[in-house]
Amino acid sequence: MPLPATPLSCQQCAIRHKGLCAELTPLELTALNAVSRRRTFGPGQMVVMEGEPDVFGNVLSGLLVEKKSLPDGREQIVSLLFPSDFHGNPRTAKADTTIHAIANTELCLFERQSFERLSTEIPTLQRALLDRSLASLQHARDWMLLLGQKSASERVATFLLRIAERQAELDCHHHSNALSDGDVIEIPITRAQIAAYVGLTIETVSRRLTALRDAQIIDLEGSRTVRLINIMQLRAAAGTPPTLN
Amino acid sequence: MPLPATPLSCQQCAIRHKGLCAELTPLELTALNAVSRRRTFGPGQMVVMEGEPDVFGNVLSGLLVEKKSLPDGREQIVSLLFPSDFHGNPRTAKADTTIHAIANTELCLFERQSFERLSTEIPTLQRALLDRSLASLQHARDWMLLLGQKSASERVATFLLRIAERQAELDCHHHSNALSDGDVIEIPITRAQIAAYVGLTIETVSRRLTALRDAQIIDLEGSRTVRLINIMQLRAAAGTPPTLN
DNA sequence: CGTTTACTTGACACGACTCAAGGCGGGTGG
DNA sequence: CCACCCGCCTTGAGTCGTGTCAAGTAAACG
Repeated sequence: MPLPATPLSCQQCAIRHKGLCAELTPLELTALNAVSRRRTFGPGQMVVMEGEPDVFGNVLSGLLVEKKSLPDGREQIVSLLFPSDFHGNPRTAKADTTIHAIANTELCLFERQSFERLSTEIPTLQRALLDRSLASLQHARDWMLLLGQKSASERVATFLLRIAERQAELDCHHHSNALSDGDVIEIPITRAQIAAYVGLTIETVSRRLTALRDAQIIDLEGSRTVRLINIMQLRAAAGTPPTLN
Repeated sequence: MPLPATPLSCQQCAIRHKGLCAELTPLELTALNAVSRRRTFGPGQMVVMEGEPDVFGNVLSGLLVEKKSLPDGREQIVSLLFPSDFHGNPRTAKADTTIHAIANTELCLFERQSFERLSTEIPTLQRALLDRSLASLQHARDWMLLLGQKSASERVATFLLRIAERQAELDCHHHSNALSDGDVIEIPITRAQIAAYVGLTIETVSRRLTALRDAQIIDLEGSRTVRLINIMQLRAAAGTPPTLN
């Protein structure tokens, strides 16, 4: 009688210990793995479109942006999806956001019917899903505070801190995930995307970044590379709260 | 051997067929009811405060506003909680929003430990919770689009439509819940709260409302009462998407 | 009644947007 | 290898929408 073994593809999975799957037993993982498939997307490629049939799963590597649009073309980015993030809605047929790949991105997607069945059989899975959607909700609300109340400088500073924190999380091989002065971060998106994320124009984002540089709070080493010179001041410039802990 | 009967207090519950509980069997409902308590709050009273121990449950009657704040006092309302809405986070100890009662409000609150246990035993409950949090997430993202991209007029128009739709839902005794020209809606909150919800100032909200009146799109019959004269134009003024269906 | 709170309206200021030009960098083809 | 091109980004000048400040009105309350 064989011991339940973790599926090979899961053992080798980059997000084995961070994704939804981290919380499952080998047996459960085997069942889930059986209804998953991997797909890769290149930069700029669309993963799902608002109003079209939804697709859901984990991000294994790369980066996705999730956005909502107005009929006249204005767009708001509502989320950046990093490795180990879950995307899409298993409980609804139509996507309510459009998702694009920014970099080469590998996804672990689930088959809807089977996933639905498994999630009723595996309480842990359902609970993990709930935890993730509540975390997304918290992020969305933090961002509502930003979009509704913060000034341009505060938005840009908050954005930088958020990226820095996400990247510190990802690079936690040597699990000291706290930010410290001098850290260098790589901005994974264009100015236009930053603008669509923080609700400003490209030009304003650019100007606020140079203002932060002039104030000796950050350093711009190439347009995508930022050195955090004074994190305390950066937090102050951000208006503090979002993920202050 | 007695048939499992719906608890009396649930039978009489105003949101019996709309809340979380609507999806449960009488047996499950009995178990859930056993770990619930009712509490009422008067206008202006605080229900929970950001950072303090969270409390969660259903709104039975009245109205709550849920908001996030910046250290300097700026506030963003992230949600209005109508009867049958679920509030709070069963999966986390500390609240991440502050909740106030706007009107006399009755809540059906659950005891954390017991609820957690029940939700692992009753998949339906867990699933209902997931559905609700995903719906909240959708709303939050619609609102991010509003806060990040829409003009003042669009925000105010969108707000009116949202209130109208919520109220049509509530008054669906004669389940024709579609909006129609001439409908009168009651704005349940002050101008200051509208402003904090749509990310504007009181004055701008006031001005955009009178502009909508001058454009013959709405009529203001007292500051809290609005007659929708031309819903098509109101939708156009709102930039359409949020709950366009 | 008088007082308070909520709302509206006006005049003005300022922050972010718009429009436009110019620089930087990476890729392609001559 | 250099010249060119094309996105991406920065910077500037001017406009416009929304915020700010300040009255003034209307409605709610004791």
